Amino acid sequence: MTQQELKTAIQKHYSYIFEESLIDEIATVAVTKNFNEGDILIEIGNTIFKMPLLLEGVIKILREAPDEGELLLYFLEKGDTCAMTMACCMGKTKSEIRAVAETDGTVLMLPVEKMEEWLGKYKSWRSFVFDSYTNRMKEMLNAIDTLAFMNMNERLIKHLNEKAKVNHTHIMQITHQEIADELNTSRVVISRLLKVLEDEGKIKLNRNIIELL
DNA sequence: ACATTAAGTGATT
DNA sequence: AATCACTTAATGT
Repeated sequence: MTQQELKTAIQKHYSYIFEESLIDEIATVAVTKNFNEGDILIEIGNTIFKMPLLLEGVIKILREAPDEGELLLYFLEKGDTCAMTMACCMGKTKSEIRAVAETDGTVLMLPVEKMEEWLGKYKSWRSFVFDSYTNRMKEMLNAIDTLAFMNMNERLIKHLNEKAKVNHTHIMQITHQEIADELNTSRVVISRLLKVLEDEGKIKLNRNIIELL
């Protein structure tokens, strides 16, 4: 990608947030990185040296228990960044979460020194970082509410809807086991709940496929 | 045709 | 809602 193309790509998602001069700076220091569905982008315990800005695609953020249990916290979409990463970069701590690519996509990697420098230099950058924290906090509360107040059937329906939304399709290629992992339950439970939803006419099931109606 | 993987089911806790 | 212990169905080689 040429620098001009890079700049255009950044403008596509960030021109309403960042001033021109900041976009220029980003374009000069950013390294683009493509990823494929299923790629593990950040593993728990990793130390992060670059801050990512999502240009295309969807990334899911998961919390993992010591005994191999997983739980999906939220999705990141284009224009988002990972608050956890920002905290890691600046605080020099290790990642508490795992980031896995939900779809193919592209991220920009920014050097930590720059993101600190821009905090003092650009108002738009400060608001962006601040807003990102606020949004992630909201998503986190949402995840807690879901976990605390909803039963598995409701959680499943919510999860399917969110998945359809971020993937921009109502026909999803996924196994019951994968859903079970993301909701930290067992496959049998998911299979049974899905079966009921199908009988109710809310979804259509095929091997590896779930269609929302 | 056979092996592998995904999904369905009854019984039990 | 989880687990066990299967069975059945779909798919790959």
